[in-house]
Amino acid sequence: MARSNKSRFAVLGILTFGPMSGYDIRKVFRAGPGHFWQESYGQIYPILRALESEGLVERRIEHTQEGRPPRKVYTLTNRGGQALRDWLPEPTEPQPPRNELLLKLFFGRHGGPQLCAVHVRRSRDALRETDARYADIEHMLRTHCKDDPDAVYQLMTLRYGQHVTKALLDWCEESLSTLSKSLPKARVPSRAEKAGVGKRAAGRRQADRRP
Amino acid sequence: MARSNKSRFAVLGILTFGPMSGYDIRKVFRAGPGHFWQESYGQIYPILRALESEGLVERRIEHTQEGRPPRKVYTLTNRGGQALRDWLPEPTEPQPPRNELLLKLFFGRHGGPQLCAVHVRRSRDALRETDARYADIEHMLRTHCKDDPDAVYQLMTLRYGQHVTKALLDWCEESLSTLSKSLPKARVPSRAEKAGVGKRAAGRRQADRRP
DNA sequence: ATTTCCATGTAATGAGTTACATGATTGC
DNA sequence: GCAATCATGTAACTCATTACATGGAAAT
Repeated sequence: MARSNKSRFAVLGILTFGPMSGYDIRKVFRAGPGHFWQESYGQIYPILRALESEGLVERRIEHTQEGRPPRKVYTLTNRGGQALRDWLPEPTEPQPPRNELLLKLFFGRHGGPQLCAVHVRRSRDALRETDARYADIEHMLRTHCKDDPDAVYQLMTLRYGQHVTKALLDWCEESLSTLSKSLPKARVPSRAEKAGVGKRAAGRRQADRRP
Repeated sequence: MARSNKSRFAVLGILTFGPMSGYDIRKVFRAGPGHFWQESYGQIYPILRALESEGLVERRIEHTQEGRPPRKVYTLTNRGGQALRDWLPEPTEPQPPRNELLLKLFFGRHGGPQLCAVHVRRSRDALRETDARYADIEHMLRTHCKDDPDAVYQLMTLRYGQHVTKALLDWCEESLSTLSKSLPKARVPSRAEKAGVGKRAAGRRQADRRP
């Protein structure tokens, strides 16, 4: 069976901020909950149709300029708001985690510590940027949006990201330190490189199975 | 276009631990990188076929007992090992994040602080269990698997999880504190409840759009 | 008695992204 | 002149889970 469709509620939720077009919704996703949730056009437009046919949103057509598609502005209906409030108390189901960085580090022996360090450093750089963006958003939420009753909640989701980011920056340092200590040894044998034989594979040893 | 298939390499990587059946591979996924990567049978079996047809793994059939399916044990070939090593240096592409908890908190005003607190507490409980499991794994890695050359790398991925878990536990406490402060006020108006009118939707106020 | 484990695999279903099509306007 | 923005939408495609089918043995 399918895991219940959360995208519907994400769209519904965005519409609590006010009437919007599908195009706008996508922009709000990027600007707001972008670090923990996003939707593409391929999702948004069909979902809006479905929501309208169920009476959860209402569509109004705005004829803007000739020669280009008319804006279709969607408004949350009372039933739509109720659907959102009905969904909110539902327990969250954890999404299956997939972390490519960790996957690569898990098999890191076959690339060696230096390569792992490259990945970790890249990750660290990205985290620093994220951290900076978070700081901007925090500033905005604490100053410009002080009156907004949503701000408290949005700040909470931001704090989540900030906590995680700080923790991961610590982890990066720790890992880089670990990796630098195991630098020369513990490298998986790669005779091919040394001999400069190009494509020939190096001898592969077989570890025994874990319990 | 498709984002390159990481599952293939996940399977390839597991096979560096030794020859295994598809069934085994799934078990190893659960026991090992389970907190950041998993694969289902529906992925594993077709992938093994594909890998075999590409010469990256070799299949050997073990006739165990009559009346039940024969074990098919897969072994990494040299080319398979090479494919893995070719993939390892590739930069990781970040997966689009999806966090249902944060999505609900983001729209938390419509459920109120008490409801948000319920979600956070649930999350905290789950994190504590995770933390405990991590401690077990850490103990195992530091004692029983000391000789294993993979242990260093696996420990790194574990530390990642531990850092995140600790950070999120902190965040939970912080958030619960915030929520308890905004307990009585800041509740979105819900006249329907008070009047006991059941399904009639409460008046919904329209916040203005965020930039 | 009933569940879990072993062990394979397929079919149905769904979630979600990306690329394309269209075409005027605004900014660099 | 070139790219981005506005604004809609669809079709093709990938990724992945889940349920089903089979059926004996061992564990609780």
